[in-house]
Amino acid sequence: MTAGHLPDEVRNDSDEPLNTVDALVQLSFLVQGVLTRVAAAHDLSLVQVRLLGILRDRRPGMLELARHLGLDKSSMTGLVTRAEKRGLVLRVPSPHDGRGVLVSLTPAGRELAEEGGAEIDRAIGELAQALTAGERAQLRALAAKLLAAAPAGEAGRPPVR
Amino acid sequence: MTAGHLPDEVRNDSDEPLNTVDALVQLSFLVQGVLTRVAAAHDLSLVQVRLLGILRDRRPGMLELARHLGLDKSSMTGLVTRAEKRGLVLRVPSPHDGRGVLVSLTPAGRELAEEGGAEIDRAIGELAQALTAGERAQLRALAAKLLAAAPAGEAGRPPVR
DNA sequence: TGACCTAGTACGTGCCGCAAACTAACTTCA
DNA sequence: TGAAGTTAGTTTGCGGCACGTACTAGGTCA
Repeated sequence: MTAGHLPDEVRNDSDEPLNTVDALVQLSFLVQGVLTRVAAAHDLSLVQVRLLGILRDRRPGMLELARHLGLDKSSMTGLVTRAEKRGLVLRVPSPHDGRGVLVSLTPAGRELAEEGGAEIDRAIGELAQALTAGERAQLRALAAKLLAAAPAGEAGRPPVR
Repeated sequence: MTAGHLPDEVRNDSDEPLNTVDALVQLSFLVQGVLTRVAAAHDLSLVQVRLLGILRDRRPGMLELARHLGLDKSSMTGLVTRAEKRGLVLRVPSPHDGRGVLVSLTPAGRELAEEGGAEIDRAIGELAQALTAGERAQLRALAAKLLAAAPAGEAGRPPVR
């Protein structure tokens, strides 16, 4: 049942109505698709965009970063290393902890982060234009409720694999 | 602006209200997270789950499959090959086209597909339990509207990269 | 000091995704 | 019929992402 609950395509040309599960799943693919496209337009992966996004307001250590992204710390090394090679990010030794490293944006990284962030706002916002103001308010309320219900341990982190 | 619009965490302990963009983005991460966890519980990747899902009702060729998944055809080869090695999927020569290959589920693959599908229904459905029946109806309507608005060429496919 | 813990890196593995080059089979059309 | 072009799929090479294990170096605490 639930014919398309695995979104073989995020299309709208099917005439059968969505059930709730399909609605959530397909919507998530739609949004992720937009995000991925925006990232790709700047030659970034989605993870990298998220990395930059975090670094806009913070200057965390590797481990903290890994926690935020839901990654293993060993995965962080590679992620940061690649970003560093591209000149987006800098590793600076922690002043308080000889082992520690703080990751911070380079000017180029910051620029990309701002730009990317704005473009995501634009792209998703454009999508949201399909809704009336009232509907958008509904959507916010529903999302808030769902997010609040997410059992943190169960689904509290972004996808990892 | 939009402090957490790149969801460094899909959490709910922030007290600031969501804007619409955040709502969509964070919701998408939440759902993808659930999907990914379910997949991982069966030692599958999300793509593999989607593959199995498609094959439940179809027996497509490689290219058609690639189109459904939004992948390059060369990516399909690897995906199907891995699935085949795990005994989930079978390549059968197309009766109508000497070049063609039809991909179909093995019994084991079908079982996994049914199981996974059911578990996704369960997991996402459980999430949706946070909403009242009326809210779920709202959600379906909103999702349908958003999906219908997706310009097919713009965001019409699942994430690729 | 020694025993432990913590932050980060290195290494090997595997999946995913792309692009370019290739083979084999089908189609078209003169 | 046969040459030209198209289509289905594989192969190869590359890079990003994610993991687990093992390791180093720096802290902590008794």
